[in-house]
Amino acid sequence: MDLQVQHRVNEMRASMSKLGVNVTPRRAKVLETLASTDCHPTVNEIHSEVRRLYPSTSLATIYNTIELLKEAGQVLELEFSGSANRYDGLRPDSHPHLICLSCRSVEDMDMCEIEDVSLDQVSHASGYQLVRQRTDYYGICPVCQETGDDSTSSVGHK
Amino acid sequence: MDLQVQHRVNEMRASMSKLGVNVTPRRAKVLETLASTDCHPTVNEIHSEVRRLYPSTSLATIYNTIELLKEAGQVLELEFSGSANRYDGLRPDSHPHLICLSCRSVEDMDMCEIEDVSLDQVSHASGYQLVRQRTDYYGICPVCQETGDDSTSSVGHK
DNA sequence: GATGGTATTAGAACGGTTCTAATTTGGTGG
DNA sequence: CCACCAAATTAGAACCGTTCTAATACCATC
Repeated sequence: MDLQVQHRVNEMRASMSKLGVNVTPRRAKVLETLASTDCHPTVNEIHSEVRRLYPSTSLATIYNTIELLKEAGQVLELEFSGSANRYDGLRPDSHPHLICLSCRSVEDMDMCEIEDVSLDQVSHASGYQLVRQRTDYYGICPVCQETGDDSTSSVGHK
Repeated sequence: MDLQVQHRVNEMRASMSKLGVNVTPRRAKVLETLASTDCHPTVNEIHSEVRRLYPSTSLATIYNTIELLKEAGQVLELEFSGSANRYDGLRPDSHPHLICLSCRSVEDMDMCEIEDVSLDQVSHASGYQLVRQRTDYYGICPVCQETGDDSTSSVGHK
Protein backbone atom coordinates (compact mmCIF):
# COMPACT_ATOMS: atom_id res chain seq x y z
CA MET A 1 0.00 0.00 0.00
CA ASP A 2 1.15 3.49 -0.87
CA LEU A 3 2.65 5.41 2.03
CA GLN A 4 0.27 8.33 1.63
CA VAL A 5 -2.66 5.94 1.73
CA GLN A 6 -1.21 4.15 4.72
CA HIS A 7 -0.88 7.42 6.53
CA ARG A 8 -4.45 8.45 5.82
CA VAL A 9 -5.76 5.05 6.89
CA ASN A 10 -3.88 5.40 10.17
CA GLU A 11 -5.51 8.78 10.76
CA MET A 12 -8.93 7.27 10.19
CA ARG A 13 -8.17 4.31 12.44
CA ALA A 14 -6.97 6.62 15.19
CA SER A 15 -10.16 8.69 15.02
CA MET A 16 -12.32 5.61 15.17
CA SER A 17 -10.39 4.07 18.03
CA LYS A 18 -10.73 7.31 19.95
CA LEU A 19 -14.48 6.81 19.68
CA GLY A 20 -14.12 3.28 20.99
CA VAL A 21 -14.89 1.77 17.61
CA ASN A 22 -13.28 -1.53 16.76
CA VAL A 23 -11.53 -1.47 13.39
CA THR A 24 -12.18 -4.95 12.06
CA PRO A 25 -10.55 -6.29 8.87
CA ARG A 26 -13.62 -5.47 6.77
CA ARG A 27 -13.81 -2.00 8.17
CA ALA A 28 -10.12 -1.54 7.56
CA LYS A 29 -10.66 -2.49 3.94
CA VAL A 30 -13.38 0.17 3.66
CA LEU A 31 -10.97 2.77 5.02
CA GLU A 32 -8.27 1.66 2.64
CA THR A 33 -10.63 1.84 -0.31
CA LEU A 34 -11.65 5.35 0.61
CA ALA A 35 -8.06 6.42 1.17
CA SER A 36 -6.90 4.96 -2.13
CA THR A 37 -8.96 6.99 -4.56
CA ASP A 38 -9.91 10.55 -5.31
CA CYS A 39 -12.85 9.42 -7.44
CA HIS A 40 -15.41 9.83 -4.67
CA PRO A 41 -16.76 6.28 -4.82
CA THR A 42 -20.34 5.18 -4.19
CA VAL A 43 -21.30 2.64 -1.54
CA ASN A 44 -21.66 0.04 -4.27
CA GLU A 45 -18.19 0.70 -5.58
CA ILE A 46 -16.73 0.39 -2.10
CA HIS A 47 -18.75 -2.78 -1.62
CA SER A 48 -17.33 -4.34 -4.79
CA GLU A 49 -13.83 -3.45 -3.72
CA VAL A 50 -14.21 -4.90 -0.24
CA ARG A 51 -15.74 -8.05 -1.69
CA ARG A 52 -12.60 -8.77 -3.68
CA LEU A 53 -10.95 -9.48 -0.34
CA TYR A 54 -13.95 -10.62 1.70
CA PRO A 55 -16.51 -12.00 -0.75
CA SER A 56 -19.28 -12.50 1.82
CA THR A 57 -19.37 -8.83 2.88
CA SER A 58 -22.86 -7.40 2.87
CA LEU A 59 -23.90 -3.92 1.83
CA ALA A 60 -25.00 -3.21 5.38
CA THR A 61 -21.42 -3.45 6.58
CA ILE A 62 -20.37 -0.73 4.18
CA TYR A 63 -23.22 1.55 5.26
CA ASN A 64 -22.37 0.79 8.85
CA THR A 65 -18.72 1.59 8.51
CA ILE A 66 -19.47 4.80 6.68
CA GLU A 67 -21.83 5.80 9.45
CA LEU A 68 -19.04 5.26 11.96
CA LEU A 69 -16.62 7.21 9.81
CA LYS A 70 -19.07 10.08 9.62
CA GLU A 71 -19.38 10.12 13.39
CA ALA A 72 -15.61 10.24 13.60
CA GLY A 73 -15.59 13.10 11.10
CA GLN A 74 -13.38 11.10 8.77
CA VAL A 75 -15.44 11.02 5.61
CA LEU A 76 -17.33 13.62 3.63
CA GLU A 77 -20.70 12.51 2.31
CA LEU A 78 -21.97 14.08 -0.88
CA GLU A 79 -25.68 13.39 -1.16
CA PHE A 80 -27.50 13.14 -4.47
CA SER A 81 -31.19 12.52 -4.75
CA GLY A 82 -31.14 11.15 -8.29
CA SER A 83 -28.17 8.85 -7.89
CA ALA A 84 -26.07 7.21 -5.24
CA ASN A 85 -24.21 9.27 -2.64
CA ARG A 86 -20.50 9.76 -3.13
CA TYR A 87 -17.84 9.66 -0.44
CA ASP A 88 -14.61 11.52 0.06
CA GLY A 89 -12.30 9.87 2.54
CA LEU A 90 -9.23 11.82 1.54
CA ARG A 91 -10.50 15.22 2.57
CA PRO A 92 -13.33 14.94 5.12
CA ASP A 93 -13.61 18.71 5.52
CA SER A 94 -16.07 20.81 3.51
CA HIS A 95 -14.63 21.72 0.13
CA PRO A 96 -16.05 22.50 -3.30
CA HIS A 97 -16.52 19.95 -6.08
CA LEU A 98 -16.89 19.89 -9.83
CA ILE A 99 -19.61 17.56 -11.03
CA CYS A 100 -19.98 16.43 -14.62
CA LEU A 101 -23.61 16.18 -15.69
CA SER A 102 -22.64 13.84 -18.48
CA CYS A 103 -20.34 11.20 -16.96
CA ARG A 104 -21.27 11.88 -13.33
CA SER A 105 -17.65 12.25 -12.32
CA VAL A 106 -16.97 14.18 -9.15
CA GLU A 107 -13.68 15.89 -8.54
CA ASP A 108 -12.29 18.26 -5.98
CA MET A 109 -12.09 21.85 -7.06
CA ASP A 110 -8.81 23.23 -5.89
CA MET A 111 -7.91 26.59 -7.21
CA CYS A 112 -5.75 28.85 -5.17
CA GLU A 113 -7.06 31.91 -6.95
CA ILE A 114 -10.56 31.32 -5.64
CA GLU A 115 -11.15 32.30 -2.07
CA ASP A 116 -13.77 30.35 -0.19
CA VAL A 117 -16.25 32.21 1.96
CA SER A 118 -15.63 31.20 5.55
CA LEU A 119 -18.23 29.44 7.66
CA ASP A 120 -17.58 31.87 10.51
CA GLN A 121 -18.35 34.79 8.26
CA VAL A 122 -21.70 33.33 7.22
CA SER A 123 -22.49 32.11 10.74
CA HIS A 124 -22.02 35.58 12.05
CA ALA A 125 -24.04 37.26 9.33
CA SER A 126 -26.94 34.81 9.40
CA GLY A 127 -27.24 33.89 13.06
CA TYR A 128 -26.97 30.20 12.24
CA GLN A 129 -24.61 27.90 14.13
CA LEU A 130 -23.06 26.43 11.02
CA VAL A 131 -21.24 23.13 11.02
CA ARG A 132 -20.49 22.56 7.38
CA GLN A 133 -21.07 23.82 3.91
CA ARG A 134 -21.36 22.35 0.49
CA THR A 135 -20.52 23.88 -2.84
CA ASP A 136 -20.91 22.07 -6.15
CA TYR A 137 -20.31 23.33 -9.66
CA TYR A 138 -22.32 21.48 -12.30
CA GLY A 139 -21.36 21.26 -15.92
CA ILE A 140 -19.59 19.24 -18.59
CA CYS A 141 -16.07 18.09 -17.85
CA PRO A 142 -13.25 18.58 -20.36
CA VAL A 143 -13.27 14.90 -21.37
CA CYS A 144 -16.99 14.84 -22.14
CA GLN A 145 -16.66 18.10 -24.06
CA GLU A 146 -14.12 16.42 -26.36
CA THR A 147 -16.15 13.30 -26.98
CA GLY A 148 -19.25 15.43 -27.47
CA ASP A 149 -20.84 13.03 -25.03
CA ASP A 150 -23.59 15.10 -23.49
CA SER A 151 -26.25 12.88 -21.98
CA THR A 152 -28.10 15.90 -20.59
CA SER A 153 -29.37 16.95 -23.99
CA SER A 154 -31.52 13.85 -24.21
CA VAL A 155 -32.72 13.88 -20.63
CA GLY A 156 -36.06 15.11 -19.49
CA HIS A 157 -37.72 15.24 -22.89
CA LYS A 158 -40.39 12.84 -23.94
CA MET B 1 -53.58 37.17 -5.18
CA ASP B 2 -50.71 39.45 -4.22
CA LEU B 3 -49.40 41.60 -7.06
CA GLN B 4 -45.82 40.38 -6.64
CA VAL B 5 -47.02 36.81 -6.83
CA GLN B 6 -49.18 37.60 -9.82
CA HIS B 7 -46.21 39.09 -11.58
CA ARG B 8 -44.01 36.09 -10.91
CA VAL B 9 -46.71 33.69 -12.05
CA ASN B 10 -47.00 35.62 -15.28
CA GLU B 11 -43.29 35.29 -15.86
CA MET B 12 -43.52 31.56 -15.37
CA ARG B 13 -46.54 31.29 -17.66
CA ALA B 14 -44.77 33.26 -20.36
CA SER B 15 -41.71 30.99 -20.19
CA MET B 16 -43.84 27.89 -20.43
CA SER B 17 -45.93 29.22 -23.28
CA LYS B 18 -42.76 30.07 -25.16
CA LEU B 19 -41.94 26.36 -24.96
CA GLY B 20 -45.37 25.52 -26.32
CA VAL B 21 -46.53 24.20 -22.98
CA ASN B 22 -50.20 24.53 -22.14
CA VAL B 23 -50.75 26.11 -18.73
CA THR B 24 -53.80 24.24 -17.45
CA PRO B 25 -55.63 25.23 -14.26
CA ARG B 26 -53.82 22.62 -12.18
CA ARG B 27 -50.48 23.67 -13.57
CA ALA B 28 -51.36 27.28 -12.89
CA LYS B 29 -52.06 26.38 -9.28
CA VAL B 30 -48.64 24.77 -9.02
CA LEU B 31 -47.03 27.95 -10.31
CA GLU B 32 -49.04 30.04 -7.89
CA THR B 33 -48.07 27.84 -4.98
CA LEU B 34 -44.41 28.14 -5.87
CA ALA B 35 -44.66 31.87 -6.35
CA SER B 36 -46.48 32.39 -3.05
CA THR B 37 -43.89 31.13 -0.63
CA ASP B 38 -40.23 31.48 0.16
CA CYS B 39 -40.28 28.29 2.22
CA HIS B 40 -38.96 26.10 -0.57
CA PRO B 41 -41.81 23.57 -0.49
CA THR B 42 -41.58 19.87 -1.22
CA VAL B 43 -43.59 18.12 -3.92
CA ASN B 44 -45.93 16.81 -1.23
CA GLU B 45 -46.53 20.27 0.15
CA ILE B 46 -47.31 21.60 -3.31
CA HIS B 47 -49.56 18.60 -3.87
CA SER B 48 -51.55 19.31 -0.71
CA GLU B 49 -51.94 22.93 -1.69
CA VAL B 50 -53.13 22.13 -5.21
CA ARG B 51 -55.54 19.56 -3.81
CA ARG B 52 -57.33 22.19 -1.78
CA LEU B 53 -58.55 23.56 -5.09
CA TYR B 54 -58.54 20.38 -7.21
CA PRO B 55 -58.95 17.47 -4.82
CA SER B 56 -58.44 14.76 -7.42
CA THR B 57 -54.98 15.99 -8.44
CA SER B 58 -52.41 13.22 -8.50
CA LEU B 59 -48.79 13.45 -7.43
CA ALA B 60 -47.72 12.75 -10.99
CA THR B 61 -49.18 16.03 -12.13
CA ILE B 62 -47.01 17.92 -9.66
CA TYR B 63 -43.89 16.07 -10.75
CA ASN B 64 -44.86 16.67 -14.35
CA THR B 65 -45.40 20.36 -13.94
CA ILE B 66 -42.15 20.75 -12.08
CA GLU B 67 -40.36 18.94 -14.87
CA LEU B 68 -41.83 21.42 -17.35
CA LEU B 69 -40.86 24.31 -15.12
CA LYS B 70 -37.32 23.03 -14.93
CA GLU B 71 -37.13 22.84 -18.70
CA ALA B 72 -38.35 26.41 -18.85
CA GLY B 73 -35.69 27.37 -16.29
CA GLN B 74 -38.37 28.70 -13.97
CA VAL B 75 -37.75 26.68 -10.84
CA LEU B 76 -34.66 25.80 -8.86
CA GLU B 77 -34.53 22.22 -7.60
CA LEU B 78 -32.65 21.52 -4.41
CA GLU B 79 -32.00 17.81 -4.19
CA PHE B 80 -31.63 15.96 -0.91
CA SER B 81 -30.92 12.29 -0.70
CA GLY B 82 -32.25 11.78 2.82
CA SER B 83 -35.45 13.75 2.43
CA ALA B 84 -37.68 15.19 -0.23
CA ASN B 85 -36.40 17.71 -2.74
CA ARG B 86 -37.23 21.35 -2.19
CA TYR B 87 -38.23 23.84 -4.85
CA ASP B 88 -37.62 27.53 -5.27
CA GLY B 89 -39.96 29.16 -7.74
CA LEU B 90 -39.20 32.69 -6.67
CA ARG B 91 -35.58 32.71 -7.68
CA PRO B 92 -34.80 30.02 -10.26
CA ASP B 93 -31.17 31.09 -10.61
CA SER B 94 -28.35 29.47 -8.60
CA HIS B 95 -28.06 31.08 -5.18
CA PRO B 96 -26.85 29.96 -1.76
CA HIS B 97 -29.12 28.58 0.97
CA LEU B 98 -29.08 28.15 4.72
CA ILE B 99 -30.34 24.76 5.84
CA CYS B 100 -31.29 23.94 9.40
CA LEU B 101 -30.26 20.44 10.42
CA SER B 102 -32.82 20.48 13.18
CA CYS B 103 -36.09 21.72 11.65
CA ARG B 104 -35.09 21.16 8.03
CA SER B 105 -36.00 24.69 7.08
CA VAL B 106 -34.39 26.07 3.95
CA GLU B 107 -33.93 29.76 3.41
CA ASP B 108 -32.19 31.95 0.92
CA MET B 109 -28.90 33.37 2.04
CA ASP B 110 -28.74 36.95 0.94
CA MET B 111 -25.92 38.97 2.31
CA CYS B 112 -24.54 41.80 0.35
CA GLU B 113 -21.23 41.60 2.14
CA ILE B 114 -20.55 38.15 0.77
CA GLU B 115 -19.40 37.99 -2.79
CA ASP B 116 -20.26 34.87 -4.70
CA VAL B 117 -17.61 33.27 -6.87
CA SER B 118 -18.74 33.56 -10.46
CA LEU B 119 -19.44 30.55 -12.64
CA ASP B 120 -17.36 32.06 -15.42
CA GLN B 121 -14.39 32.33 -13.15
CA VAL B 122 -14.58 28.67 -12.16
CA SER B 123 -15.41 27.56 -15.71
CA HIS B 124 -12.30 29.21 -16.95
CA ALA B 125 -10.05 27.88 -14.22
CA SER B 126 -11.34 24.30 -14.36
CA GLY B 127 -12.04 23.75 -18.04
CA TYR B 128 -15.61 22.70 -17.28
CA GLN B 129 -18.57 24.15 -19.19
CA LEU B 130 -20.52 25.04 -16.09
CA VAL B 131 -24.25 25.59 -16.14
CA ARG B 132 -25.10 26.04 -12.50
CA GLN B 133 -23.77 25.85 -9.01
CA ARG B 134 -25.09 25.02 -5.61
CA THR B 135 -24.00 26.29 -2.24
CA ASP B 136 -25.60 25.22 1.02
CA TYR B 137 -24.67 26.16 4.55
CA TYR B 138 -25.71 23.57 7.14
CA GLY B 139 -26.30 24.33 10.77
CA ILE B 140 -28.83 25.22 13.43
CA CYS B 141 -31.14 28.13 12.72
CA PRO B 142 -31.72 30.89 15.28
CA VAL B 143 -35.18 29.57 16.22
CA CYS B 144 -33.92 26.06 16.95
CA GLN B 145 -31.02 27.48 18.92
CA GLU B 146 -33.49 29.23 21.22
CA THR B 147 -35.70 26.22 21.75
CA GLY B 148 -32.64 24.06 22.24
CA ASP B 149 -34.27 21.76 19.75
CA ASP B 150 -31.37 19.99 18.21
CA SER B 151 -32.46 16.73 16.66
CA THR B 152 -28.96 16.12 15.30
CA SER B 153 -27.55 15.31 18.71
CA SER B 154 -29.67 12.18 18.87
CA VAL B 155 -29.16 11.12 15.31
CA GLY B 156 -26.80 8.43 14.19
CA HIS B 157 -26.12 6.96 17.62
CA LYS B 158 -27.42 3.60 18.67
C1' DG C 1 -71.70 14.09 -31.99
C1' DA C 2 -67.04 11.85 -33.61
C1' DT C 3 -61.92 12.38 -33.68
C1' DG C 4 -57.34 13.16 -32.04
C1' DG C 5 -54.09 14.99 -29.16
C1' DT C 6 -52.93 16.48 -24.56
C1' DA C 7 -53.57 16.19 -19.56
C1' DT C 8 -54.39 13.49 -15.78
C1' DT C 9 -54.89 9.54 -12.84
C1' DA C 10 -53.82 5.41 -9.98
C1' DG C 11 -50.80 2.47 -9.00
C1' DA C 12 -46.73 -0.30 -10.13
C1' DA C 13 -41.81 -0.19 -10.52
C1' DC C 14 -37.47 1.46 -9.21
C1' DG C 15 -33.17 2.54 -6.66
C1' DG C 16 -30.74 3.84 -2.84
C1' DT C 17 -30.84 3.70 2.02
C1' DT C 18 -32.26 2.02 6.52
C1' DC C 19 -34.02 -1.38 9.54
C1' DT C 20 -34.59 -5.99 11.64
C1' DA C 21 -33.86 -10.34 13.29
C1' DA C 22 -30.95 -14.13 13.06
C1' DT C 23 -26.24 -15.79 12.85
C1' DT C 24 -21.31 -15.58 13.32
C1' DT C 25 -17.17 -14.13 15.40
C1' DG C 26 -13.83 -13.24 18.83
C1' DG C 27 -12.36 -12.44 23.21
C1' DT C 28 -12.75 -13.57 28.53
C1' DG C 29 -13.39 -16.03 32.56
C1' DG C 30 -14.27 -20.44 34.24
C1' DC D 1 -10.94 -26.40 26.15
C1' DC D 2 -15.43 -24.74 26.74
C1' DA D 3 -19.33 -21.62 27.91
C1' DC D 4 -20.65 -17.11 27.65
C1' DC D 5 -21.28 -12.40 26.21
C1' DA D 6 -20.92 -8.49 23.40
C1' DA D 7 -19.98 -6.77 19.05
C1' DA D 8 -19.94 -7.53 14.04
C1' DT D 9 -22.05 -9.23 10.15
C1' DT D 10 -25.51 -11.07 7.10
C1' DA D 11 -29.68 -11.49 4.11
C1' DG D 12 -33.48 -9.69 3.08
C1' DA D 13 -37.52 -6.90 4.19
C1' DA D 14 -39.17 -2.28 4.66
C1' DC D 15 -39.13 2.38 3.41
C1' DC D 16 -39.58 6.56 0.79
C1' DG D 17 -39.21 9.76 -2.78
C1' DT D 18 -39.27 9.65 -7.60
C1' DT D 19 -40.24 7.83 -12.21
C1' DC D 20 -42.78 5.05 -15.31
C1' DT D 21 -46.88 2.93 -17.48
C1' DA D 22 -51.18 2.11 -19.16
C1' DA D 23 -55.75 3.49 -18.94
C1' DT D 24 -58.98 7.24 -18.70
C1' DA D 25 -60.72 11.98 -18.98
C1' DC D 26 -60.81 16.29 -21.16
C1' DC D 27 -61.19 19.61 -24.81
C1' DA D 28 -60.77 21.78 -29.16
C1' DT D 29 -61.95 21.12 -33.87
C1' DC D 30 -64.47 19.59 -37.44
